[in-house]
Amino acid sequence: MPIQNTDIAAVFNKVADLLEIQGANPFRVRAYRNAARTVSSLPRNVTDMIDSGGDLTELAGIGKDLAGKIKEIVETGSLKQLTEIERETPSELDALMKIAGMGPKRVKALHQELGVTDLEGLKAAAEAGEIQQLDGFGEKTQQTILEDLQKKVGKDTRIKLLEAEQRAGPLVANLKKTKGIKEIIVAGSYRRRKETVGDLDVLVTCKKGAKVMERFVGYEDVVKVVSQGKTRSTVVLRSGLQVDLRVVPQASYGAALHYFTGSKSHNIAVRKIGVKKGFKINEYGVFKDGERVAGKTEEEVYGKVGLPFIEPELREDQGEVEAARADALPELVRVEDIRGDLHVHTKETDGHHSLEEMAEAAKDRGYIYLAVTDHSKKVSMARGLNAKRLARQINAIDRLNEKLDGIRLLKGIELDILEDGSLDLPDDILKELDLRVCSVHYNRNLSQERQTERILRAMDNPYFNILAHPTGRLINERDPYDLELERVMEGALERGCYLEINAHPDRLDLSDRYSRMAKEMGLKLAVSTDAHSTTDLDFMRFGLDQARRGWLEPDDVLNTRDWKALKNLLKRR
DNA sequence: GCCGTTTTCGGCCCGACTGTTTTCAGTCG
Repeated sequence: MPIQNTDIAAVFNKVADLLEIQGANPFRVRAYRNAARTVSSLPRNVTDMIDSGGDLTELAGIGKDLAGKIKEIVETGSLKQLTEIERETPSELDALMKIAGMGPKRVKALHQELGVTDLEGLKAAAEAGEIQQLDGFGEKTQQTILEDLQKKVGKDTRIKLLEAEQRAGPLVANLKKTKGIKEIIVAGSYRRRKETVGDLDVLVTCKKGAKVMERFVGYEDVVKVVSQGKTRSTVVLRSGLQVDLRVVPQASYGAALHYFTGSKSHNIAVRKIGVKKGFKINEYGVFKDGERVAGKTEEEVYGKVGLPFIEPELREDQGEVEAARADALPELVRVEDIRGDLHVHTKETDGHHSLEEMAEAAKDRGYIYLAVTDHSKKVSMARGLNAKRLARQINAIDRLNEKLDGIRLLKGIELDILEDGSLDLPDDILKELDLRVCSVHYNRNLSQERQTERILRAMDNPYFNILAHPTGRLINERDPYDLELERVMEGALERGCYLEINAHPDRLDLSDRYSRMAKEMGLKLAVSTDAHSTTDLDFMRFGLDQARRGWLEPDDVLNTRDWKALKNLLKRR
């Protein structure tokens, strides 16, 4: 398999960690970290970019030197510089940096004073009580190290957005009971709607912070108070989720919200512009010559540095600041723009509700159409439909549509793409349908070439409309299958097919960056829930979160249109 | 190591909390 972007990022992050432990110039260290971030968030494989003669120095934070190093990694699979660094600083020391309270200075001390080279050595030294003897270390630090080592074993630290909502809800409701609270909001990657959340950043405005803090650390789910102060406290919940609470005065609300929403690199980009204009921006406001000149709202903060408001979903330092300066920010699609759902199941296969129940639920959500796309026969686990049963469902939908008012059921199917790229129902029944979504369920581990060809071949079928959950990944559970998505997208564009953003919070497939890649290629996407019950229809907003993170506007999303316009778009070229 | 409508050299975001200290370094976000 060719070198992947994450491989390159891993090498750069390792170089950064080890250089930092060696005490190298911190800005040089940051350059490697920035480069790792840039590379890992690229939608295209760097290997392909090099093959097609692309200039890597055009990427943010990649200069001549790092471009050369990327090339070296792609061509040789490794980096000489890293090997040299590892001669002086053991390779596994970077793992120590992930332990709570451990930074480069302490790792260096542990290595030099105690000869610790890896996590096992760290554990042994802690258990032997050697760590607390060192200058700058104490009993408490040694204890923290042991506890964290215990916890870290095989733990996935980022949780899915839906779980984050479920944990945040009751916590926020509880804090709200405190007297004197004005604003309370969960900021951080939660507010930016990232597909997974590492911790919760709760922001509160309040005259007296002490009462809120008291309630916060006393919350029934708290198992550990990591730190507690007047303006900031950190706790760990029973679930292992870390929560930070920050209290600021009302006049600083906008500045604090901006600050704690991040991302870090977005904030840095905005602050840099501020510095050029003579402002200092921190969580308390925008300051000029020590005087606060803005900070009550986020709009004010952006306004001071000459920028329009930037939606939280865009704040990743992926071009949004430049777009804001050029007054070229996208008008992001909103959940209210959605006119219908294009991928749902009924109890005819593995769903839980009838055609009528699904139709009514869709109508309740303000939709004007709902595509019924039950499984096809290959998916036997779900009692997939054969041609005969599908014909019966088509009849049932026709009859029901005569009765329904204000909502139209579209006749559809979720076809299985077989290993050879054929679809698992014959064309003469497919032609009776309004639309067909197609997906891979089996033979997930083909080579990239074969998997890509398989899907392109399926798209050659004139009844192929939308590729559902295009990469097949399940967040934190199952990796995507090996696929050259850019070719698939090009193939879809050529043939008049589309891809889906599957809104199910376990999938979110396409992801944000692939959605953005589609947008940049001019490929429209469907945002669909894959609902198996009436309540699943509410997953739509998670799909919209990712669509917005991918810079999508209403026109970029198929199902923002009425049925007539949608039908037109579905016509194959 | 990157980068440039003040700069190709000299900058590079900034404050809170903890633990180990006796005024602060290190870590974190």
